[in-house]
Amino acid sequence: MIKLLDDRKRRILAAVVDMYIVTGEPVGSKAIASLPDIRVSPATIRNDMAMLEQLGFLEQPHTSAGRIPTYSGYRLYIDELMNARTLTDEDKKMLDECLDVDVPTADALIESASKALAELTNCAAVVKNVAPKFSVITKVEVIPTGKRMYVLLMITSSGNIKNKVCRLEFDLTNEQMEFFSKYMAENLQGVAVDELSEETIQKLVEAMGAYMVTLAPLLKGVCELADGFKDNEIMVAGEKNLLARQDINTNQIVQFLENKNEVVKEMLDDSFEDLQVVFGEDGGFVIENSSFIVSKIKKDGKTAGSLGVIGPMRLDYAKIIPYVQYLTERITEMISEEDEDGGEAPAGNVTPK
Amino acid sequence: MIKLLDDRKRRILAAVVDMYIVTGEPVGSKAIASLPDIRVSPATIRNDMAMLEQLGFLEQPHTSAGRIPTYSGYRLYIDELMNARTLTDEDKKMLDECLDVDVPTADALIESASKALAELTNCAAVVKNVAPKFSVITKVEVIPTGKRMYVLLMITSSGNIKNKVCRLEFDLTNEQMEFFSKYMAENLQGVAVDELSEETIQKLVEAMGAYMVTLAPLLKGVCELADGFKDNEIMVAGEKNLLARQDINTNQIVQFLENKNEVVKEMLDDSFEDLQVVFGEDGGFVIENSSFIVSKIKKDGKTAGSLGVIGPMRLDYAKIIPYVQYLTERITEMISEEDEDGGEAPAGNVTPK
DNA sequence: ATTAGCACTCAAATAAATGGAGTGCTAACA
DNA sequence: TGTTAGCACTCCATTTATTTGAGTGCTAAT
Repeated sequence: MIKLLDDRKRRILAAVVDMYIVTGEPVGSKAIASLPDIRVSPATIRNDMAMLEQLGFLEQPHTSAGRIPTYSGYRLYIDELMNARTLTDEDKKMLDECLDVDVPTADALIESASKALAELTNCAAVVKNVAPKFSVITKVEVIPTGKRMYVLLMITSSGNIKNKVCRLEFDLTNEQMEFFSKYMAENLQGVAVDELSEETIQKLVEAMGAYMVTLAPLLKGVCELADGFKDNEIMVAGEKNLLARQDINTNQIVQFLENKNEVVKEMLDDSFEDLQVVFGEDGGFVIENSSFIVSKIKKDGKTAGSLGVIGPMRLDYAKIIPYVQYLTERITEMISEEDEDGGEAPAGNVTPK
Repeated sequence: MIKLLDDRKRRILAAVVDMYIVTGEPVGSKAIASLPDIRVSPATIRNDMAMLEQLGFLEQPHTSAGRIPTYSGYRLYIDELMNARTLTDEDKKMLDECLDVDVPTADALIESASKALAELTNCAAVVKNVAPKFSVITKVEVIPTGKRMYVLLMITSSGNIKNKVCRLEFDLTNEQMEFFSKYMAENLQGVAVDELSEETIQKLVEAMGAYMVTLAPLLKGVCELADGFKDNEIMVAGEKNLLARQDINTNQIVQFLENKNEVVKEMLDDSFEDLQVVFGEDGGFVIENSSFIVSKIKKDGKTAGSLGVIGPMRLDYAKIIPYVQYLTERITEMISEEDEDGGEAPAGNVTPK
């Protein structure tokens, strides 16, 4: 089989991308020729570059400028050409330290990872949290806090907590509250957060009998809380690193941050194995000239969350990709370790009464 | 007493500021002369403007440009010259609608106000919330959620809730949890959030006797939660409105947002009556070329929180100041109404057991 | 005290000139 | 056939001149 690109052309393309990532300036034939592992003259390189341009891997901002990589150029570079850094023991140690082992929940763990990653790469880091896929409701409680004011509380087995203040029309009697607590314990405890649909709740409401009218607003609150858990939350750290760059449009960043949930979800729905690099081409991903490295966090073989970096196109992929990869692997390990160690959340009612 | 500025000079200064706020361009004598209430020639205006410049109220970007207001110019304008808009009934109705009456807590109320204000003014809105000054602890609870995992929950009379996940060294026995609940109820229920000092907690720890070793980590958690309530939180809405403007430095905005707690606190500590306008001069307030309108929300005659707008220097003060003023007044009213209506939070233990 | 008139200033916009990095092509070479 | 030196050419970026016009300050007249 004849290779589309011979070895020299590949080396040249790699060199162009490497240099462009560092300098941000179009790269000319002379600069390439001065590299030690390229032993041909600028003229030869020019010929090859013209070819690479024809094939769509490079482009010229204008006639008398050097070349810069196209999206396909970057793609080929990432997939085949770059030599990804092998992490040294120090690298690994440093990354391990970023994962705060003392943190109590998986969500907090990946959040700490994202902050570290943002710092480390000087980019924005994005995480989609793990919780909803693997957690069940442990507890639903209603607590009075004032006249006609009640706090509704929902806790899941993954240690996540959400609450909501409800103002009711009437004060609840002790009997009513007791009923509600019991009712919730019987019907929701152990239910997977994923499975809590509108209909489930609707059925519960209907089955409440005499209490229906009084307690319906509370159930509506429960429903909202559950919804809150179902939306897997996208969190972004280090937005300022993006805002500080002037090769990325501020408005597009702001817009992205406002719609991060939808945008990121869309990108993550794409089927890909473990790690993927998405470019901010026109279309799906709205930040022009940006690049998004995402990696999947797994649990029991299923995708549980993701961790990624958003930065400019000219990112130090050779360094950052291994970083993301390693962090993801470690988190994946830590999450399953936790399971071996702790087992499931207690299923019965373990509250002190 | 001889006025420093005669009436005409005051009118001219007001006109310059008015026009500059609208156009953002230096204002020349001709433009002023064309106004209906100025009945002198450009030459006269030039003389007056030269005088206003000497007095430090105006300045010229360069010799052959019009004048723009200095900080003192703005100050005089705001304090004496501008004619603040009187709110029409429609204005008031519109603003009233911004205050979501259905919202259960005072904090949520001012938060909704801030969002509306940001939208309305196309600036960033800042609020310092009310809670800590006037709330007492209603409830501290510990809830098991997994092996050696416990959720610590604290609720205040203002309806604010905070929680924290603790991982302990050992599982608690039912007896221990019961003790802890009782102990908390006896010692912390009804305590003002403000008064919860390190020492209070320290004393509690010491008085725990046999349980001390086991439960100390939980108490540490309680302490952290209380701290969380004590810091009055600064919330900013509409940051994007600032980021979108290119007359304000992006980095300074980001820096401000990162340190908002300290910066804003410093500004609010200043003694002022009800409403204050602070300029982003070098020194305290870090965003150059910006202006901060703050107003105090009161309760029982004491300052309870604040509401404000951060925007560029050239802000429509005549409109926005009345807005802020009105919203603050309404919130102040609503907060005290709430008290008449609801009274204090129930003091005893009202949880269904 | 006010104003018309005029010379003057200076930023911003437009145009012209220069320099240089980088290319493509051609012809010579191994 | 693949590689390379040489050269003409292109085009951006930078500098330098030129023009324009808004706005001023000053003076002398009202």
